[in-house]
Amino acid sequence: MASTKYIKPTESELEILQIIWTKGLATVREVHEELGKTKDVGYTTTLKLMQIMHEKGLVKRDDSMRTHIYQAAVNKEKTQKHMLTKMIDSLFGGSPTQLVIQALGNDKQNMSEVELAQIQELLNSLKKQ
Amino acid sequence: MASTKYIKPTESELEILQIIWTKGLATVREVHEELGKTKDVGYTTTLKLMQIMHEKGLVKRDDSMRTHIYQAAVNKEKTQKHMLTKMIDSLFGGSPTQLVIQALGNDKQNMSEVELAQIQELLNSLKKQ
DNA sequence: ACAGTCATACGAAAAAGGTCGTATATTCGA
DNA sequence: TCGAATATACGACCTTTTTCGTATGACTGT
Repeated sequence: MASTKYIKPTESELEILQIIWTKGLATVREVHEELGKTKDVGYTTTLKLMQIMHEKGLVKRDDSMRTHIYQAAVNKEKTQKHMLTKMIDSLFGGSPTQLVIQALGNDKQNMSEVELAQIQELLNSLKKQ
Repeated sequence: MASTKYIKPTESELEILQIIWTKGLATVREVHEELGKTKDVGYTTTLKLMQIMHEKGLVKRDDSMRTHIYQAAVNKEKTQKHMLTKMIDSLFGGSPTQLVIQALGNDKQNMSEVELAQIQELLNSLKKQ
């Protein structure tokens, strides 16, 4: 049973993962620059965070060059699912439906036709079973 | 503008809130017993946590008797909404739709007719706008 | 009445997360 | 070639969160 224990990313790590997931490959500087758009921390802070993420196995890196190149080592969808499950358990009494209802109700203004159709489609496929 | 600043409950506080929301009223011992079903901490730990939550204003209490009686001071739905929004931002690129899709896709097995209908209804009301 | 049980209060410390300063090495450009 | 810029490594520190030991007072049953 070589089960790799699931590692829960922290808040900050999640922010960084987001960026890396989008970029695919990224250097510390790139991540830090992107991060800088929303928060304001020193470069070495970002560096340290990414080093820790590497130790934890959240990211992989190519350190064959001076400037290391990072990429995600954890799957985006899997991570989303994990966090979602945890939240459903801890906040919605284990009912995904309740969460969905809250999330939908949350966003009356912004949800587009396309998105609604997307959800409808998924809903249909669930009903058929 | 007597705006009460929103206080973000910590993980542990959320577990406790969840219990209190369910029970309505609860003593430390009751909460601790309930908590004991899933985790294993000392009684005074639970007590301290609840005292801190009281200081923060997350819970109210009646301390007119030796055994204090606690109840939630924050609204369940509001808290859910807050946490959800945060998660959508930090993990789903700001798209509630993506979260909903993940959440729905998560649970093919357990979702009942009733729940599906519930979601459908909500979806309809969103479409009409 | 009094030993045992059960309650809160409180302080301290461990654990976790985040921040940054400084050291050191490499690269780049004038 | 040499100083500025840029990269990583690493240690220290601060804050927040979580944990628990101990003190103290009240209640309970015999």
